[in-house]
Formats: sequence, C-alpha cells, structure tokens
Amino acid sequence: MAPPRPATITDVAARAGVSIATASKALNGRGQVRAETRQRVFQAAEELSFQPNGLARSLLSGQTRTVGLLTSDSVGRFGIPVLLGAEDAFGAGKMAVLLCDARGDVIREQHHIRTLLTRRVDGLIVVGESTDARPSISRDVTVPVVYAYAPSDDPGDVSFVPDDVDGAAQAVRHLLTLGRRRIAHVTGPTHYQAARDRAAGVAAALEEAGLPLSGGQVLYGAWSQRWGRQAADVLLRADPETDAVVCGSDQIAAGLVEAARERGRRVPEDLAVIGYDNWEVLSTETRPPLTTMDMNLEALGRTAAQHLFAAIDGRATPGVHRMPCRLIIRDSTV
Amino acid sequence: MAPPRPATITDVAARAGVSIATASKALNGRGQVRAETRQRVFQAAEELSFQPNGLARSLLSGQTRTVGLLTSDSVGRFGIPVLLGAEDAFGAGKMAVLLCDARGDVIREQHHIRTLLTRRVDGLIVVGESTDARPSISRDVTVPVVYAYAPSDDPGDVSFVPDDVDGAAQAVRHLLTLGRRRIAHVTGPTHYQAARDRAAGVAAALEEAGLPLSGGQVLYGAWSQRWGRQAADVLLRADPETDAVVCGSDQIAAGLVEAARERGRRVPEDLAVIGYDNWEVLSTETRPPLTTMDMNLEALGRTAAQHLFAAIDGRATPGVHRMPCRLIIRDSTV
DNA sequence: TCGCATACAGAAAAGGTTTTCCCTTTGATG
DNA sequence: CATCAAAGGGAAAACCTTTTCTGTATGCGA
Repeated sequence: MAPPRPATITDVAARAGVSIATASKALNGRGQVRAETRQRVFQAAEELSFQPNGLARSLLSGQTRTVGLLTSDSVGRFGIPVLLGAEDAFGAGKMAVLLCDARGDVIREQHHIRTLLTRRVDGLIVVGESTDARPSISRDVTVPVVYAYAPSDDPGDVSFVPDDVDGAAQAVRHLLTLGRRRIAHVTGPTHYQAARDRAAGVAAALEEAGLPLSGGQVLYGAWSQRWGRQAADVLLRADPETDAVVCGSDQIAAGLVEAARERGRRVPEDLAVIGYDNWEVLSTETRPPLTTMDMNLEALGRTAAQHLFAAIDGRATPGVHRMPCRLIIRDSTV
Repeated sequence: MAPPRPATITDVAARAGVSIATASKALNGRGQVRAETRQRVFQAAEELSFQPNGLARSLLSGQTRTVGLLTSDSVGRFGIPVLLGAEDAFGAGKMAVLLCDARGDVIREQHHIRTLLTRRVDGLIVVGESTDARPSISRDVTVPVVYAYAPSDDPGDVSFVPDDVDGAAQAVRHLLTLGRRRIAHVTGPTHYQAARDRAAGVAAALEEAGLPLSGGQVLYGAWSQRWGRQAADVLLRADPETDAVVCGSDQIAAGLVEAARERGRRVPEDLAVIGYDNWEVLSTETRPPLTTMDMNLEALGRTAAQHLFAAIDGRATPGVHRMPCRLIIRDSTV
C-alpha cells in the first residue's frame, strides 16, 4: 500500500558501485566519467526508476523554476487564454505554474502571495479580469512581477494589456474601407476602462475620416446580449440610416444582430456589425457569424511570460505595453 | 537591484541571540521556550521579514503540500469549474495547485507527469474535457491520483463524473410534472458518452411513465447552436405535436429556442425546452432564459480534491463516483 | 626507474529547516 | 547544604542533490 520510498541518488550510486558524486556527474553529464561507469550508473537509475528530487536541487541552486500565477478574480474568460499562453512559453523550457485564485479578495491575495513566497517561486504573473488598473503588489514581494490584462497602477511595473484604442480604431477603419459612413458604437458600462478606451478608438478613427458618430453618442450599457438587443432598438430609432455598428463585446453584438434581424434589417447588407473579444461560442454561432476583434490574449500571456523570464534574469522592461489586436473577418461585415 | 538574500532562520536566531533550534521551536510553538525568549525570536523574525523556506521544510518532511492538476485538453469549459472547486478545497488548508496542460498530446502528458513527480507533488488530479473514459496514468505514478469529469478506464482508480443518466431523467420528470406528454430529445454526436448517457436517461424516464419518445428517435447531431436550429425544423416536421424538448446542451437548446420562436412556436407555452450544462452566457441570455441541468462541476472538483486528500492519507475510495446534477428552473419550462 | 600529466573517482560541504537527544541552569524540597 | 526535578536551550543529524577539491592510479616520456 505505502509506496516504497522513491529511490535517491545514494541508492543509485550503491547499486552502480560508485560514489554519489560520480553518480551525479554521470547522470548530469558533468566532469570526467568513464563511458563504462556512466553506463552502469544509467542502468542502475533505470532499474530503480530514479527521479531526482527537485526540492533538493532547488534548495541548492536557489532556483525553483516555478512561477506563481495570481488571478484576482476567478480565472475567468480572460484569465484562461493568458494562462494558456504563459504555460506555453514556460512549457517550452521547464518552468511550472503555481495557480492561485484570490477571488477578488484582497486579504486572500495577500495570503497567496505569502505562500508563493514561502515556496520560493522565481517570479509572479498577476492577471486581472478587466483592463482597469489594479494595485501594485511589487512592493510586498521580493521576486519579479509582471501584470497581464489588468495593468499595475505603478508605471514602474511591467504590464501587458490589449491595445483597445487601436483595436476599436481598426474596426472603424475596416468599415470605412467597406464604404460604410454612418457608424455607431454600442458598448459596456462607462466605469470600465475597456469601454472608454474602445469608445476613444472609435472616436479617433471617425475624426480621422471627418465623420460624425451615427446616433450622436456612444451607447453605454451592460456587457450583455440583452443590452445588445435593446441598443438595436434605441439605435434604429435614433438614426434609422445607420449602416454599421462597432460593438464593445461579442455578447452585445450577438444581441444586436439578433434584434436587427427581427426588425427586418439584413446583416451585413443593411447593417454591418463588428464584435469584440472573438469569444467563439458567440461569434461563430450568430447568424451571420461575427466579424470581431481578437485581443490575442494567448499571445499576450506568452509575451508576459517571456518578459517575466527576462525580469528574472535582471532584464526588466518597465511600463505598460499595449499589445495589438487582430480583426477576424467573418460574415457580419461586407 | 539584486534583492538582499532572504533571511534564514540562522539570521533570526543570531539576531535574537539564541540557537537555531530554539528559534525554530519558538516560531513553530514546539517544545519548551520561555515566553520572553519566544517574544525576542518573533521580533527578530519580524524585523528581518523572515519567511521560512518551504523547500527545506518539504525536503525534510517529505510532503510538499502541492498537487498537480493535469488537463488533457486545453483547460476548457469543463476544466475551469473543476479547477476552481479543487483550488477551493485546497485553499482552505494550505495546499497549492501546480497546473499542467497537455493539450491532448500523450507525450506531452508523459513529460508533465515526470516533471510533477520530480517536483514531488503529493497527489494528482486528472481532468478531462468529455465524460468519455480516458487511459489511466496510475501505473506510471507513485502518488495518489483522482480523475475528474473524464473517468479513468481502470475501475480500480478513483473517478468523479456527473451522473448524466440521472440528470437527463430528472429533466424528463420535471416536464412530466408540468403535464407535458410528447417529449423529444436532441443531443450531440453518438460517439460522446455524454450524449449516449443523456439519451439513456431520457429513455428510462419515459419508459417509467409509459410514454414514447416524441419524434420516434433521439436526434443526434453536433453540440452547436446551428444543430439546435436544424433540429427544430426536423422535429417540428416529424412530430408537430411535440410539446417539450430535452436538449443535450445549452448550445443546442439556444439554437432550438431561437428557431422555434421564428417558426411561431411560443416557448414555453407551446414548447417547453430544457438545456444542459447551465453555461450561463447562453442559458441566461436566450429568450426566454433556459431551464437547464447544472452538473455542479465546482462541487465535483471540490469533492475530487477532498478525496485526493483522503487518498494521500491512505484512505482511497476506488470506483467511478457519479455526482448528482441539479435542475435550474428558469422560464423555458412551465 | 623516476617524475609527471592525465583521467577518473570519492569525500565533504553547502543549501535551510525540523526534531531528537542531551546538557545546563534554576528552583524547590528535605 | 545537598539532592532532585523540571524547564529551557543547544548540538547535531536528517532530508537529497550538486560541486569543488583532493586523492589515486595509470600511462608516458625522459
């Protein structure tokens, strides 16, 4: 029942008839070891299915090859791709990710930070749920930290966020290219940085083209399908000539497309619609599938991880880095 | 720049003017230590912001208080809640979760298992994307393993899966209670265990009530909204008198509700619809919001974690444990 | 034959903590 | 004052690995 204590290098050395120093050198390819001896050691290790004890190794080297990933909300829709990207970057080498979810609770976050430090992680990635700036933890911590999706409020920290201003502007420019001229914007609550940034991007691109915003103002609401449906009504009443809408999320876009369809507007012929997030369960299943802005979160996570490596090596790159978004063209624009 | 080497217990002992043995005892509340001495030690630790080195501690105790969480697909829709539940159960104590994503690649999985073993995790949770049985890894591993969502193909292992047969039966019984008598079933591909289980549950509950399946047969298709829409057409043509549908997923249900609505059927008055998964982005945003079967995945994850604890303590509970599902009643049934 | 270089192997220390065992001190009791 | 017990504190081992330094043997050239 109790599994036999895993073999140590001492066991291997004994079985191979050499000292532990020699066994270590043989297994790690260090120093001068005769080929025949090395062979014996390898065979002994094999027979005992020896796995070197990472703890002992880390204790000696001072590096655990582990990073903590701290999410401040429950690992949500945005956290996952970042996490995957990070795991990807690490997996290439031999880093591992220790996952902690603070569920938006500050004292739980502090607790997690302490235990991560006790475990001697080499660095920390902090990922947020929204793009709103969050308190820096870098003061409390003795290892490098990078922030992903939600930037730190300390500009001296290293943060990676999607470039929402540019993303929204790209969306508008795409519509302009298609000949649309009466472009509206429906998005989430104003208290989200993401909503404000995207609205700013839309405004900038329209101004660039010398066009007004159709409907006269940004329609702020919730990040929901329901709001998308309502907004369709509001919009088609306020400016029936609207020929395109940039939405602040795929949820909003899905609702808007559905409602527009019911009101007899053809998408994309009468009304072109662009979503945001490329949340595939929505964006590929609407009728028609949505053209949408992908924030490349997985790439963002990967980049964050790579920069954490750099920071661990003492080459930090402070500042808020804005990562480009990419337009995914489907059938809701033409 | 280089942070000062973190303080060790030796530093604390020196500063408090005691031996490291005494310092250790004072900090951990072991042995006999005068109150005044303990006080001095605590103060020294505070001043040096001493954090005990978990590596050294683990090396000595042989317990890392860490478990590996191995997902075979990318941490998907099902993995997340399980992960959260597990983290929850662990977080209560002081366990940590080391996350590894094998992306469905067997050799990558093997690699991850090796590194987890090298890191001396105390146990492993394996979570799958579907409820189809997956190969056991327990042979390759020296620590306890529990399987969540996807069971192991070895019945001697410890697995936790949702009870889909019972869940689907519950759904049917709910419809029967409401007076529905012509109940159909639309679900995913037959090669999914989940689809077959749910169909079996529907069949059992109908047989119990002495009723035939409306439409004459289970409609197997894809797990998509698109299929839900198609199925609505097929179904309403095959048996226009159908007054209720149990769907194999919320995606299917969302498509079906939408199409039924367009064909002039009122939901729930003319047609009651039940979804499966309680994937809230869909189930709360359809018109009307969906009655659906929640698999309690977070509870499942929590339970799996608790049983992993038990297994680590030598009290394993082999077998495939089927966890109950819970009907969430919204407005698509009445 | 001696000296020397080279190739190989082993001893020991280091990393930080906990725990066991032993020693010293203090106070009390006879 | 002598003896004893209890309380408090310290030395050292153990966990497992890597690396440096030292030592030994072998072969070669002089």
